[in-house]
Amino acid sequence: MKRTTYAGLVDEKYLGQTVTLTGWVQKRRDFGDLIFVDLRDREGIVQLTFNATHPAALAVAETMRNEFVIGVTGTVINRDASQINHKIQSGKIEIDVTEAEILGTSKTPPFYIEDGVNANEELKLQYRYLDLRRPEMQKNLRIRSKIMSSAMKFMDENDFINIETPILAKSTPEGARDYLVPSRIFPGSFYALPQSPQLFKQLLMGAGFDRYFQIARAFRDEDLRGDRQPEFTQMDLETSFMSADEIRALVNAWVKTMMHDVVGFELDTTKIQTLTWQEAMARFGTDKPDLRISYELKDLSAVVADSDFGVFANAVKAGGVVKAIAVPGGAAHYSRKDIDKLAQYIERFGAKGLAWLKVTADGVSGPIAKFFPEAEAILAATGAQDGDLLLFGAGRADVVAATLDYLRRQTAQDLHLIDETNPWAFAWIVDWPLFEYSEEFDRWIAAHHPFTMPNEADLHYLDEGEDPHQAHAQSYDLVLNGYELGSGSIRIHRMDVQEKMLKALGFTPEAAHEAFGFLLEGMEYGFPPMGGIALGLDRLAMLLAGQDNIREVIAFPKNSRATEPMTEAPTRVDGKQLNDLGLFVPDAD
RNA sequence: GGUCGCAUGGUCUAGUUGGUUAGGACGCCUGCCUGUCACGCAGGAGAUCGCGGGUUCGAGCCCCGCUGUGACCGCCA
Repeated sequence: MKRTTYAGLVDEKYLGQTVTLTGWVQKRRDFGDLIFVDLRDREGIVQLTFNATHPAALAVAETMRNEFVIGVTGTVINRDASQINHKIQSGKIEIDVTEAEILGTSKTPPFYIEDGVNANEELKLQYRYLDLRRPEMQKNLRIRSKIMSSAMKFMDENDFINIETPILAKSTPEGARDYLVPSRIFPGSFYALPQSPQLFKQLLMGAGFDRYFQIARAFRDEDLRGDRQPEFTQMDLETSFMSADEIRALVNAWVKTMMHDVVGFELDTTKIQTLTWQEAMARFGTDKPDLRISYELKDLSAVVADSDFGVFANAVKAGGVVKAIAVPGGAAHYSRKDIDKLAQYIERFGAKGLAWLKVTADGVSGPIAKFFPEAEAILAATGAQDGDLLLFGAGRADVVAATLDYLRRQTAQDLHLIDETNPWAFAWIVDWPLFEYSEEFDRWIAAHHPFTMPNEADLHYLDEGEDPHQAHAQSYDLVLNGYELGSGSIRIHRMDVQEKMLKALGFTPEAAHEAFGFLLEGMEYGFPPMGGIALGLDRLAMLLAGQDNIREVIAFPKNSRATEPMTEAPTRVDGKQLNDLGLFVPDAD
């Protein structure tokens, strides 16, 4: 029995033809001497009919159950007008089956295979191969596949060379926690899985390949989120002799092609905004703003510094800020109880409470309205209109930013204020701080990574006695709809600058040599100016597939505790394996 | 590491102030049915209420601990 086409592709064009189809039983509807079976394959569903004209086939159909794998041969026939099913592509026709065969039986599945299935995540991951049968999951993984093809094609056409880099690599300090792989030959020594191919791609530029790209797997042993998995896929590229502007233009060109290829969207790259990091933080409270939301953070520190409302005045006095968003039409939508809920949520960002005002035709109302009898200054500064809800953040700048960023996104979602006419709001965030202060390590650490080129004018901040915090970097992030899609920079290609950078990070020359000696040495042999970017392919696929969790575009993802319920990885290993590796685990078998 | 949720037949869930024969829907099994596509009809099976402890005459329900799981904060160069 040889398949002639996909079940989901059979339509009116096949009328009168004999077809052979294979697939899974989606549903059987049994009327005794008439049985309907919905046959599903990767392309969709078609209805099979079995009747007493072909008793052998009918007898087989009687034994069919959900998720049995079957093969059938039959004639494509028209349905009466009254029997057309508009819900499926093949709804105008059906297959009058003459021969049927069961190719594989199935136990009753633990959950019904359909979109919108309401089984819990753990169960779906445990039976991932069943969950993946759902049309939505099939669609998601095909979108991902298309993104990859698009990248391969574009990069090839633009003379990029696809080069693989090691998965068994060297642990380097800075950055995320490494996944380690013990060496059998050198007991006590470990490979690290790469957090990114960063150093290798820089060395490839040193080797003269000029344009490298790779669809690369990267590994970071940190806690998971809806948009973070311990292993993820990057569209990684690096170029020589290109400026940051040129690299962004190149990425824009790929994004435009990719959006066309994958979702048929014609992206106008001239409309992609470029914001400095500082501007993004000031206007949106985040380094990955969702530009589909029109309202922004407004700084009221000066306006309320001398107000009678102690919370605001004291926040400013203590060196903090007071900012607000004006949620259009929010006054009617949010009850006091709703606002209390928001207030409770933002405690996790360190906010002590949530001050709010409802804007009315003749001023403002709410518990703190009495402190602002003349609200004109606030209304003017925020641009708030009658019916708006003003939500305030007061205190440390970072807390206010995190709070109002969250409130901006949440209120936009609640009130459907996300601009549908601009479905794909790409943005570049540029001019990042070169360093950030780590409270954990009590020192300055690289904001991006230790190989990021400072702005030329800022180079002196790396010198002894200067404040590294002042330095900004030639780095850039690509943001889409509030998600960081990718991060890149111009790299340091000069030994002297790299040494200064490492020194500013607190490396002694010896420590620097031990960690990155191969790179530092390479720089002494004629390294070109270089820069690149890595784009998170999983997040991109998630957004293009309209999903809100990265798991939905990864065939076999980990759950939120970094385990994989289907294989149960990670698992314990036996003592012999540990022995071979020279490892001792205290309570091992 | 922390915070907040959740855990009841295969699945999704209801379960009042602590006293129920632990209810429903879907699924499953048997039978009937020639136009269904959420097929229908009749019947049936299926639950240590996540685990352990406590309070109580009595716990699915209250308390404590644990486990699993989800979201978030920290973390993610």
